[in-house]
Amino acid sequence: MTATIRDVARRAGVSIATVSRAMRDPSIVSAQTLHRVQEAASDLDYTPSQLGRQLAERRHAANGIVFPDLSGPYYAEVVLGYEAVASELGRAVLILATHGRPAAAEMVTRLAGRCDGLVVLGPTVSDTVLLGLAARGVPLVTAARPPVAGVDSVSAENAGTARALATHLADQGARTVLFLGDPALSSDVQERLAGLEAGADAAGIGVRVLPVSSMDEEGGARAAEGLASGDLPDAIACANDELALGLMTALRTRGVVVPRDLLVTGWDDIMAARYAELTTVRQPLHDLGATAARFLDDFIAGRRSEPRHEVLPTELIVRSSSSPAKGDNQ
Amino acid sequence: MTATIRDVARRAGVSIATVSRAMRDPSIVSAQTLHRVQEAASDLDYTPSQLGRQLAERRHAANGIVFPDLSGPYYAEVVLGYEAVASELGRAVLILATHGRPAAAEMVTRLAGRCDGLVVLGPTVSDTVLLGLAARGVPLVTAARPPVAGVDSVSAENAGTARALATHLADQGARTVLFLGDPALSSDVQERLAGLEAGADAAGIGVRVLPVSSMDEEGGARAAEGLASGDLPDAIACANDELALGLMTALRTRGVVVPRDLLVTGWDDIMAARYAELTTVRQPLHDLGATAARFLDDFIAGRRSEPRHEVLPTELIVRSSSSPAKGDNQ
DNA sequence: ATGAAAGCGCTAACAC
DNA sequence: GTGTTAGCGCTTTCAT
Repeated sequence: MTATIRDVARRAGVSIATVSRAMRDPSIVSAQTLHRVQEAASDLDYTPSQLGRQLAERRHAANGIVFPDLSGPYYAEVVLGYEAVASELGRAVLILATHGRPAAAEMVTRLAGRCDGLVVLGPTVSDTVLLGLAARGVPLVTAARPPVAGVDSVSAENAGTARALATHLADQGARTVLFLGDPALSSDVQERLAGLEAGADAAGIGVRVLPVSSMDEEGGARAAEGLASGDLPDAIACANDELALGLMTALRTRGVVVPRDLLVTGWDDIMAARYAELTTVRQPLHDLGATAARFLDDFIAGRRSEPRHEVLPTELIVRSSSSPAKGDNQ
Repeated sequence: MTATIRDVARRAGVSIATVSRAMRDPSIVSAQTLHRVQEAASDLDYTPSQLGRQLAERRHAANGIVFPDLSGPYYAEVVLGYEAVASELGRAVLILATHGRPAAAEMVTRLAGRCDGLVVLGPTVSDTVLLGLAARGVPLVTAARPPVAGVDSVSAENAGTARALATHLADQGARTVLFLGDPALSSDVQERLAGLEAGADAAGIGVRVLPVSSMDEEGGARAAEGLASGDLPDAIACANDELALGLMTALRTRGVVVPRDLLVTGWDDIMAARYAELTTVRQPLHDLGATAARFLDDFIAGRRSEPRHEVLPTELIVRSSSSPAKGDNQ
């Protein structure tokens, strides 16, 4: 069907070794033969089989990335940052979305067999699975999830900025803050809550927690229904933007006016947050992926000593959903 | 380093052929040997090398998908739909973002060497490259780009809904419509413009075209600067949502009130469009990717006869940016 | 039911 | 500078 190295060798009247050499380093064969090989190769429309090459070199020249989902801008942006660096390093990128499927562990293990290393994002598979892979010698980097012993990790700062957020809310006059989100769902949420509580403590205000079923607009909307109209907190700090947006929309339907009656904040700074005038926290998503890709490459190339754990800075973005003074008051 | 089929065979006291059989179809070896092989395999923590397997079977069990970018929800959602189906079919997914790089053609060719088939989205590589791949026997499906001779394609309906959009704008009282976007940039944009013109013609209103430098918020903002305050059209139909959002924001800064002074529409129905109350057109992005994945699989499995060209329906979503009657009038 | 052996398409010693 | 020859780890006839 498709031409192999042997076909080219025959046609050029040389050995397969010479073809191999000519293809991978033109400077180590004579100009004469180089020409003949190139001619033969282009005549036959020859492309070296990556499979043959990979098996012989015993490497895949490919890296994998595992994430829960790609809906919502969050992981998409991280994956993009990852792809940019990985492809620059000459490695193909394999993706795997787990979608919370129970078979995730097996899928990740299969994926690991197809690449030289793996980046694992967020709540996808258990630490046990990762430790198993690491034990088998699979180069690993985690991102946006709690560090695993001995495995490089990259994440975005949570507690500090959450603390600043609490301070900001207190400055705006809030005395009671409700945190919307389930700390059990992810370590990111946990850290955000912890930071918020620390900041609230310092400002002498209280924090209550309201868990949600899902971290999307629907989860926010459902939470809104559950709130007693007579007893609203001064502010609601949501675990992410989608919750906040769903919440605000549902509250508006009930006649609650943000920020006059109630302050609302999110987390992530997705595009829609700008148009909804939502106060939130911006994360360097692209960088998260890019840094993970570099860590992984360092590991694969054997350029690292101790496991690294990098925490990228985040930034509080104040908009009118939490800042009546400067905001609109529609 | 890691155990091979030979290690397992030795340990189980059988031949490598038997190990291979036991691994891929337990029912064709005796219960006795099956047990011994499984024991040995788990003792050695053996996982069959996908590379060895792939080379022997001469297939990759992987498909590729090529797209311009993943920022913005558009391609991310398509890729996700693709991944869902592909991974269900037991195939790994390789991604490649071209970012308008000149080396795109070569990158795609390399990618083609690593998988059993390819889906190519949008403005990434020229038709020439695709024809070359098709000639080499690479199974191909295009999506969100004009069909190439002999290659399956999937896309979203443009002209019909664009026509409906023109009718809607005319119904709202618009007499002059400006189309914001560069038809030269993609066939999608071209078709949207053509449909809009057809609809405008039928309604007896005029359409002008204003090309943009880029199809994002910045492009929209720049376009806003270029508009003469005194001579605004009645409506601006943008080639996508990001343009429309950037345009509206910039116009608001100049004191132009949407929709009172001017109607604005987008295309795509991204999340931010809802919060900006933007009239737009919704596309079945997830389906686009899923359908492409199925077409590709059919092709690879040899289940197709003639090339197929599927066009998925789209839907006009009217919000207050183009509908003063029912909308807000902030 | 199992084993021996010939590939799959390439790279990399090792000769010459 | 080039050819010969082993592999890389698996699947798959073909015997037995």
